[in-house]
Amino acid sequence: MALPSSTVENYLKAIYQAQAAQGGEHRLVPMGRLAGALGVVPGTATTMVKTLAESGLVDYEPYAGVRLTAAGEKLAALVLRRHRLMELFLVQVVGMSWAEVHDEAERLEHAASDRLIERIDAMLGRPASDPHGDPIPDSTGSMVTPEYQTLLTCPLGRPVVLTRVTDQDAAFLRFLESSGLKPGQAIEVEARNAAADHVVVRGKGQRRIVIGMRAAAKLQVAPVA
Amino acid sequence: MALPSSTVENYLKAIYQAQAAQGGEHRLVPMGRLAGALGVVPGTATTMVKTLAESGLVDYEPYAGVRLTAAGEKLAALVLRRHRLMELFLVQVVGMSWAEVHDEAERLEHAASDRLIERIDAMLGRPASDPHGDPIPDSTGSMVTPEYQTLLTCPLGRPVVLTRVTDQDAAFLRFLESSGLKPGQAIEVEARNAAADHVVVRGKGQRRIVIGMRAAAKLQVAPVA
DNA sequence: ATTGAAATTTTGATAACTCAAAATGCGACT
DNA sequence: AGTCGCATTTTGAGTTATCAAAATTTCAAT
Repeated sequence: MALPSSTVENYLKAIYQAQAAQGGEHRLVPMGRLAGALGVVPGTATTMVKTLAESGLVDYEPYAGVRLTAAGEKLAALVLRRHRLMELFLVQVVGMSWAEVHDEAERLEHAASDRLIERIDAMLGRPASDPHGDPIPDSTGSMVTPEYQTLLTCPLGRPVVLTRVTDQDAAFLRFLESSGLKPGQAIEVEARNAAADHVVVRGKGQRRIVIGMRAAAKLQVAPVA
Repeated sequence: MALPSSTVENYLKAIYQAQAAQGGEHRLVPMGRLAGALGVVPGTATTMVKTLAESGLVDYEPYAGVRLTAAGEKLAALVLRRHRLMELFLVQVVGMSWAEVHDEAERLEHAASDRLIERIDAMLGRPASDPHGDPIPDSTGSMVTPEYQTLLTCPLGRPVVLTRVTDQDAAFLRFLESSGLKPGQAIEVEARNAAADHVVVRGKGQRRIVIGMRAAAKLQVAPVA
């Protein structure tokens, strides 16, 4: 089989992430959602998915949706690996900002050879997660995805560590950075107010920050050991 | 004007390099040569060059050949800049070998943003040349190309410095590396023998190396100050 | 059961890039 | 000048990926 075009890689990645976002590994991703994630019209997604199905990378059920096969999932995980290692590399070695590496990695992930990715992985000490806290698959495509609580579900008034941010929007990331809310930061949820739709957080040794619940749901935390 | 596709970038780069190889800045590059450099059939090159001409990036004279306009030359120089900075970065920062960075950079040069290239340029201290000694254009696309002598033309028995290698072939580069012949190396041409088609070189503090004249022509040197 | 709205698929075009092979032009050599 | 050979261009077709808009299917609500 020929190497997948970057379009194919992007479809697989989008399906992978949509499946993950839907929770169920086995649930079908509807075409509309996929098309939206990729910024194409639904008809385009349908056409493309049919050819992916012919290549054995996805299972496609007309009018129902699409799901990765084992082969597709492995390929998708390797794309994710390239993306996440590249992001971490750009932050740690090149010194780019957290907020700007996503788009850069989005393009570089299709151009980097396995050899380069391996060098980067070694150089960074086989890291387990990228700057957003997203887990990095190993070179076989397997990945452990720890289940974390969010600022909405974690216990109040207890010290926790910010571990993962599930949104790549540059403006959001810049806000978090300026608020001192980056993965690794020790924080504590002081209060939640459903009526006000807000959550009050305080980073260790930092000032108090109030964020909306929508945003709070995107910040994952782990209890301190 | 929309940003050029990587195909367009590759055509411009190939024309630039063919023009440089032909010496004359103003001489036309024949289609056959261009097609060969790009690995496409001549008809494809003709078609593509005509669209480049419509974009004002090249001057095209049917049956005669093609030449970059000022606009095309600037774009080509910026592609070369990305390529060469990327190569140097891969060698100096990522620790890849001299011989393997060319192909890698060939792909990354189309994916790297101006921002990333600027970071890399700053990080490397605004270098003047890449690992092969090829000059790196500045961000406006201008570049100084010093004229060097080659192992075929430099004085015998005088200390010189290897400054540039005008061949990217990986096997050739690996040979040079294993012989200690990398840019920066102080060397001396001990003898030339036209009948034997060979040149005898000795790197400072290294053993004697005998290479063919074809290869010797690809090694450029500068007198030591 | 029927129907209506929404999602999905199909159809017909388009753009960018490519090849194979036929047609053409150009220059060198008698 | 004529013609031969080679480089170049043209022609016709294919691939990949896309969109717009028409046709179809599904599902939920009557």
